[in-house]
Amino acid sequence: MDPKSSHAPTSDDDRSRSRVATLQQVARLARVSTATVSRVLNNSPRVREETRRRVLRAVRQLHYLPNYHARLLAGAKTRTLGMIVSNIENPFFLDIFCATEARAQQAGYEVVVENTNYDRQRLLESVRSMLARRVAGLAIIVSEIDPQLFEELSQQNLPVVFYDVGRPGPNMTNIRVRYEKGMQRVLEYLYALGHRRMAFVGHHASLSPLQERRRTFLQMVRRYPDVEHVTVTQADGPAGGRAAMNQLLAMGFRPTAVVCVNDFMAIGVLRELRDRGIQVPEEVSVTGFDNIALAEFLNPSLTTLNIPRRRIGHMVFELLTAPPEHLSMGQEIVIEPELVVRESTGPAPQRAL
Amino acid sequence: MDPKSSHAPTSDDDRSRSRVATLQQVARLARVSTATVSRVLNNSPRVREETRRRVLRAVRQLHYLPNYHARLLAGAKTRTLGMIVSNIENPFFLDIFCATEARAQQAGYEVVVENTNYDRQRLLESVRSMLARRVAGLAIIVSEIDPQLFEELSQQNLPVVFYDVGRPGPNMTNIRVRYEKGMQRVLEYLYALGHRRMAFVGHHASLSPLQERRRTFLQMVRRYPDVEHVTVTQADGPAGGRAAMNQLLAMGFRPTAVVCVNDFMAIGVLRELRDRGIQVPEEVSVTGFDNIALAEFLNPSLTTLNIPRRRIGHMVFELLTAPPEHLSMGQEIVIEPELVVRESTGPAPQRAL
DNA sequence: TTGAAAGCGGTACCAG
DNA sequence: CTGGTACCGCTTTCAA
Repeated sequence: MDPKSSHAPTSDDDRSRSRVATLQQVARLARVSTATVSRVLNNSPRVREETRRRVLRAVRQLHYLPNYHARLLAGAKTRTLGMIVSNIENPFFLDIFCATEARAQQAGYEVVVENTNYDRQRLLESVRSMLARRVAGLAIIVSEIDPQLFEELSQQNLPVVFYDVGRPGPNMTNIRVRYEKGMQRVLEYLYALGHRRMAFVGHHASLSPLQERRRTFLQMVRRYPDVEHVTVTQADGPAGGRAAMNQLLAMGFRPTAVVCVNDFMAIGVLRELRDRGIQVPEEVSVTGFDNIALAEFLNPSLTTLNIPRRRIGHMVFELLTAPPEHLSMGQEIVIEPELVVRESTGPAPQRAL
Repeated sequence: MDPKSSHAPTSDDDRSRSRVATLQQVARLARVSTATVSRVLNNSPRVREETRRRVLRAVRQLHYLPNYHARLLAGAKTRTLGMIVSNIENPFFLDIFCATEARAQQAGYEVVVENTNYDRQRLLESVRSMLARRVAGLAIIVSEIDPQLFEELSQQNLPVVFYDVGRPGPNMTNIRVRYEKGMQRVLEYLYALGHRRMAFVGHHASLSPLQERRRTFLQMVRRYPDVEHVTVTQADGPAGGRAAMNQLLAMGFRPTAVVCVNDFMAIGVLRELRDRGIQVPEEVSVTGFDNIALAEFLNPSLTTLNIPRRRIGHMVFELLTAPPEHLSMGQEIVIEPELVVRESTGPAPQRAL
């Protein structure tokens, strides 16, 4: 059926590494040029209806799927966003990702995530990988970051959103949560309830913004000279929280209130307390941070500070896809956590010690 | 410092769309050919040490980052795996993803996830997107799938792993969980405890493998003619579970045991029961499916069926990266869930009704 | 409306 | 050990 096709000495479409049709093959089959096929595929209006049909038929026959990489190389603009998070198993990060992804989806974008597990080295690799992919925008929602990264990133002419760890700059937005405010609220609340012996449960003490939460705790707690306190550190997650509570008790410190760096860890704290038959909140109050969806499903449900993850996710998307001139100067978006009181907190027990 | 560079009329590296250096520019700066730069970048041994240094310096000076797409187009083999899941917020899927990703990470692979939200249409789009990306392998961990997809997929000469919904074929492995077995174990266990009024809480009744769980429940439960039963369906997740329990009670059906399609929903079921002051397990027993990490952190902790997600994740990676001849025939891997008894189940209450 | 051809940024083969 | 160069698969002028 095909006319003079034998002209090149090499067998044309034979032992190619991936057994997928190419634009050329489609063009050949449809008896048009590759340009025309491209036009059809990109819904260019200037194609005769019959030609279009012919092309589409060929496409179908060959199970043709455009090569994303070739397409980009040739000049199409990326519709891929990148997001790097510290711990995707922590619902806090997951929620932000999902929110961003949902928005992206609607707008015809894709977002690829990468997980650093709080590892600086992996963060670096992830960033490079994202840049190599030539993503259209990059969100860095992590707790660990080297200053040098800022430079590398500002070099690139790419919309970047940081959460917490950044500082604004050209094309770079920073979303900052005012932990001090949040911490202050929790401590005031607990203090008012009569708590005078508090523990802070954190993770990865060496990392800065977590460090910041811890520092904030210490800072705030010092305002109340009559409050004893101690801090412990374990891995992020329920297991870590459990271990932390364990460690706390092993130290011989018996707090009346346990302030957790996030809800994810608080889950484990609650569990450990229950294991030991310690009543929450009658004997010990527990607070979290983030207000993950799970917080209200726990038993007892968790008093915590709300951080609007959905809103943040949406903002991330907007910022990453905003027209360049909107972010050229760089801005900082500030979020104030608000206290959500649930069942896990109550008045300090009467019989102290 | 550079010699005769003005030769082309167009300003060379000016208003390019992405402000990143190219191989050429590096080559120019290092005064070598692009071939040499490429060699250096790919750690080819046949490069003089001094040359290599010169190139690397240029790379650094220009903040050069290879273009992933160009690299692939030019023939490098992909180290990207694709994974499509139904609901990444459900820890079941998340765990599998994380396990696969961890293995991939070690081996120098990346894995990009996509979330369908149980939507067939989105599954199709995701698959196409993955194929367009020319991933090295594709894992489809979803509950919704059209038979037509099998064809499209088997056309491609690409390692594919299905979870549950597939059937083995050339290059296609299927991982199947024997729900019947699991369901049978739960029901036997509950029956032995004296339960005679059971409810099944599922989600998305229209989807086949979930349907299968539901069907299995019905099938199994019919073996016990003296067991009353009913099934309800809500969205996947704690909120859905809560709604389901709510619905159940609103229907006027007061089960002594609630069998949930997965742990994620069971969380909500437990919550709703607590809200209503119904004791678990004294008044109602609750079971889940999957044995997500959270299951043992709940209060009461959840009786469930274990599905080895980590192992599955690892298998997925192995299968996706195995040498082609290993999977040419296609195989099916069968997994038997095992019962994990915790606090959420107990003997049926004496005073029936 | 359609085709020819010049790249996009690399890789890899072939010479030298 | 290094350079020249033919592509990879697609988009996009520029002409016809």
